[in-house]
Parts: sequence; structure tokens; C-alpha cells
Amino acid sequence: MSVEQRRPTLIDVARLAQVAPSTASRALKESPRISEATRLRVAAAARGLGYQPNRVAQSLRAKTAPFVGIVVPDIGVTFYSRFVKGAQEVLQASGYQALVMNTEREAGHEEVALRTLEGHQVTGILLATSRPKSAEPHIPTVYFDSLADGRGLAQIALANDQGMELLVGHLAGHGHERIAYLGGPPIFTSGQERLAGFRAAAERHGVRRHAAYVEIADSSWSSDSAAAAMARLLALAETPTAVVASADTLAMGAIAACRAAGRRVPEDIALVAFDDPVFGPLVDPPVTALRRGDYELGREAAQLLLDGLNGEIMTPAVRLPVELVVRRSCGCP
Amino acid sequence: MSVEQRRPTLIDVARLAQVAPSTASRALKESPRISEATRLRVAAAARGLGYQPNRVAQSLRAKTAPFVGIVVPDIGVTFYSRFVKGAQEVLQASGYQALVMNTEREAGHEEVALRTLEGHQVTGILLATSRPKSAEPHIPTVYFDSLADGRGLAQIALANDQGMELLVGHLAGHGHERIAYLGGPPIFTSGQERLAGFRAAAERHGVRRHAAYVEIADSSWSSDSAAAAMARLLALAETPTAVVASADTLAMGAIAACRAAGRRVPEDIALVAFDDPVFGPLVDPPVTALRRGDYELGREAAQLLLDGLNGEIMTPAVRLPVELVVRRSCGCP
DNA sequence: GCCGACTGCGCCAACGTTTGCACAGCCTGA
DNA sequence: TCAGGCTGTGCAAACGTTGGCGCAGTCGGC
Repeated sequence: MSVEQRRPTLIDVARLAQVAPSTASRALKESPRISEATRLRVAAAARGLGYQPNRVAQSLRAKTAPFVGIVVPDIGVTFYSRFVKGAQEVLQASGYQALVMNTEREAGHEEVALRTLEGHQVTGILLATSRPKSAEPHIPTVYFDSLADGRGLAQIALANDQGMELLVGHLAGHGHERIAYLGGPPIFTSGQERLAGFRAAAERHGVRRHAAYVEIADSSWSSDSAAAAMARLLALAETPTAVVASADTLAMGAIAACRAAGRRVPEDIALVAFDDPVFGPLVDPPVTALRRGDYELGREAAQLLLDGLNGEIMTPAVRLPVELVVRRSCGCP
Repeated sequence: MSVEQRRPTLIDVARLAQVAPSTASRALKESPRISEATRLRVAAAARGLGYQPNRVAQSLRAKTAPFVGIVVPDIGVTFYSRFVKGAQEVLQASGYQALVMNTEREAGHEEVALRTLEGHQVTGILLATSRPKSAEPHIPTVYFDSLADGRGLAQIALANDQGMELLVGHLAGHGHERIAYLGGPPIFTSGQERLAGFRAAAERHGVRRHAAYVEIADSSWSSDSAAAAMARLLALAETPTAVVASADTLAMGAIAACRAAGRRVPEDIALVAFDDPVFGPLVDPPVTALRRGDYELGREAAQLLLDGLNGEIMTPAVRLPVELVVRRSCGCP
């Protein structure tokens, strides 16, 4: 009466094909020194039983699982979900599964995530959360957005300073002299680089420096917290004439804050953003922003890891360029 | 000279603590019949060595891995990435890791994904891709957006017809009589339900039926393809006065198409959408849409799976309500 | 003072797969 | 005729963990 619910194992296949398990294994693996007749018999048996190799057993024997951990701050954010998707594409093509972990931007979670991944014997890690000096995992790792030092197998990041130069240069080229920076807390390397890049670019373009012109939203990177920060900028006696938002969500919050305060963008205050927002061309006003190639970033990072696993890393530190997309929010004609 | 790179195993811990491996295992598991002294000795040894249990070996022995597969059409889409995040939250709290697979909306990929997950001995599956009749996995599965029949452990879906009633009712209440439907190809159950729900609601509200008033974008569900479909609607001799878009990306494409054609929304043509778009309040015009609770959906689905694994499914088919958020695009005052 | 119960621990098998090694049969060449 | 090589297959160990079972020692009750 009881139906055999157990999934068929290699032993079952071997028994059906009248060979030893080791022979069955070799036959399925296309290894040499197996006669054609046996190979066919085993293949038929496997097909007949609907045999699927047990990856867990394979991993145990191989002492490494076909997994790559991807650690991101928040997969609910469009950029990271695209990053993950891009990475998944190239990883799957090489037989790896992605194990995605969210850190919620908390150091403790990152620590737990890395240890969990180690416990699962992952082959490699893509670490996109990049606190400057978290404990280094004992597993081949590609760092995203953290070129701090020579950690891991390789590092990849956006050209944060090139981006800031593009944004600030564009605004300065249109005569803006009071330019503010609206960013998230600079706990990640990219945040630090963007703020530093902003300052350097401002200096280069002779933009007046003003301590109050750097506003930091809270660690949620949410539009709401950016709106609050923007409101503080608007409350200044001498308000800036332009704002550089270091992320798309922040730019959206800034627009909302301007509307609430009755300031028009770009007529009263110009706005540019580092990240190109989803539906950016359709918001009012369309946002001038830097385009990033989210998927490419993930693909590139994954490829870097795969290369590294094969010992073929050529460039251990890659910078991906960004591109300025001019729309209406900067006040261009 | 050679550094011991091998990660410490339970055997190492046992050796250091001068006990048998089985004793070490029990000591770490807080199982009874272990003296307090031994427990402490083992714990100290484990800590000293930085021992991390090998999950692969545990899984092999347990014949099931602490993984839950999550199969989605496209994690690059905001809704699914949030769904995944919500699910991950509750799964991790119960010690499961999420194994996310993209199907790219292709049946073949779904098949491969399911077999891969089985190979990895996952404990359960959240299937959010829901073709009406794909092969059923042999693993406890919660279906999202597919209440077709009594498959799997449980099913969860949005209240698609309630949503359509809200949208069509709202438009009809404002006097619209020529209402068009702009959807993606109805290959998934939710797409079919929305189209059917639209038709039923239109009938109920006495909206004139017109074959040309149903336009289907291509399977990419992209804004661009929606724009093309919208352009076809605008080219009609008697254009509709209102459009119901069955997804946020489609609504965005529709707005873009209207702009390109010089039609104003909502003055010339009203627009409502099933999904609340990211940054929806900021697009021009702000879109009247249904809000879904993306994260909650994922959380709920995961909880349903966990309950099912414990044999405590109360309601095998859950419908999550949606909520109408009225903004400007529908032409309300 | 003896028997039974209980406590604390070790032995061993098992999970499913892979692979080094051994071995049997056959063929070739001297 | 026999050594040596080649071909095809099987045996067994190993990966790290767990849990059933058994065993030695102690303790308590009669």
C-alpha cells in the first residue's frame, strides 16, 4: 500500500542497470573507461527512475557546494535586486546557485550572513555591503563598492569621483555657486567616496564651501528621511541653488520636500542625482542623473569571482564608469 | 610552514575537548544526558577553534537542507524583489535560507529551477511563477498567484477581481463609459484573473464592451511594449476615455505614450493601475492605483509554508485584499 | 549487600556520492 | 607460452554529522 516516496539514488540506478554504484557514477559523468553499452544502460536506468543527483551528497564529498553567496544591504532596493539578477545570470551559467542575504545595513547581520555562508560551504562570495573593515571571510570574495585596500579576490566599484565630477561640473557649468550635497550616512565606502568626490569636485570648480550645505539623511536611505534633510536645507537663510542627491531615493524625497515647501524644481532649485531612478523620465520633473548599468555591475562582479576561482584575475580592482543623463531637473534648457 | 587551512570539524572539537564526536555533537545541541562539565568543555573547545557546523553534512544526514526555494519570474522587478525580501525575513527567523531562482517567465526555466531545487534537497518551495499546469514538484510548495486547483500545500494570491472592481467601479462612478484594459499576456493565472475581473466588473457597471478595448503588451511586461500597445488604443477612431493598466510598468508606458501623442492625463484620458508604482506619487501625473503590501505578501507566503511544514495549515487558499489609492491620474478633483 | 534504575559517555552505522586502487579478462608481441 | 599492457568494472574509504544502542559506573531503596 505504501508508495515508495524516497527519491531514487545512484544506488537505485546502479541496481537497475546491474552495475556497481561507482560504475554508475562514472557512466553518468561521461568519464572514460566505461563501455558504451554500460553507459547507455545506466543512462536508461537513470532516465527511467527520474534520477536527480543529490547535490548535498556531492557537496559533502567535494567539500564545497555549488553556491555563491551574495550579500547585499537590501534586496528590496531596485539597484541591488538588479545587481543580484545580473550576478545570478552569469553564476547559473557556470552551474552555481546564488544564496542571497540581506544585511539591512547592519554590521551584525553582515557578520552572521558571512558565517552562515561559510557553514554552507559556499564556493565564493559577492560582498556588496562593504563596511571598510569587517572581518574578512575565509572564502574567495569579490568586494563591491569597497576599494579600500587589497582585500579579497578582487574589488569592483562605481567611479564615484568621476560621477561627482560629472554632476558638480554640470551644475557649475550652468553658473551654480551654492551647491548642496544630500547623502546617506557615509558608513559604506561608496558613501564616503561620493561625499569626498563631491567636495573635491566642488573645490575644482570653485564652488563656495559651506558647512551647512552637506545634509545627511538617516540610515534607512528612505525618501522620507531625505525629505526631512531637504527641508533643513530649504530652511537655511541662504538656501543652495542646486542640490546633488547621492542616491535616487534621496532625490525623490528631495523633490517631495520641495513641493511641500512650494519651491519649484528646477526653477527655484536645481536637482541632480547619482543614481538613475526607476521611472526617472516620468517623474515631475524628469531627473538629471547618472546611469549605472545595474545588471552589468552584477554580471561583472560575478565574472570577476569566476575568473578568480580559476586563478585568472587580471585586474583586481575595477571601476565602472557612469554616464550623465541630462533631463529637466537640473534646469538645462 | 604550511598553515592549517582546513576549517575545524566537530572531530577537532571533540579531540580538543577529549570526548567522542557524538558527545560533542550532543553537547553543542543542548541535548540532555550530558554533564554540565562536559558541555562547558565542548563549548569552550568549539569557541576556541572557531567551529562552525558543516551544514552540508548536517543536511546529508537529515536528508533535507535548511533551504527554501523561491521561484519568481524576475527579481529585477520591484514587486518580486520585495516579495522575496518579505519571505526571507520570516524564513531566516526559522533558520531557513532562501534560494532564489528567476524563470524569466519561461516555462522551461521554471522546470529546470524546480528540478535544481529538488536536487538541493530544499525543505519547501515558494512558487511565484504559477503557470496553470506545470509539473508539480515533490516538495511542499506554496503557490503564489495561482489558485487554480488544490495544488501544493497552500495557495496565496491577490484579490484580483476585487481589485478590478475597485478600479472599474471608480472610473464608472466618474461617468466613464469607454474603458480600455491594458495588460500583459495572460499566461499567468493572475493575468487571466485580472482580465476576467475587468470584464466582469465592466459588465456589472454597464460599461460598453468593445473588442478593441483590450490591448495586450508583450511578454516582457516592459514600459516600452506597453507604450506601443497604448499607442494602438490612441489610434482608434473612437478612443477610450479611460484605461486600466494591469501593472505599474504598463501604466508608466501608457503615460509615456500619451505624452508622445500629445494627450493629457487625466484631462484627455484617465488612467488607473493595478500595482502601485515605485515613486508613484511623484510621477506626472501621480497615478491612482491599487496598493498591495508587497512585503506582507512574501511574509504571508513564507508563513504559510512554515505552517504547512508543521502540518498546521488552516486556510489552504488565501486572498490578500488590495486598497485603492486615489491620486490625480484618474481625473478626480 | 544486592538489584534495578539512572547518568554520562563512546561505538558504529548511515546519509549519497566520488575516486584511488585492485583485479579480471583480453590482446599483443616477442 | 608468457610477460606486460590495456580495458572495463568493483571494492571500499572518505566527506562531517547524528542518533540508536550498549556499557560502565554510581546511587538509592529494600
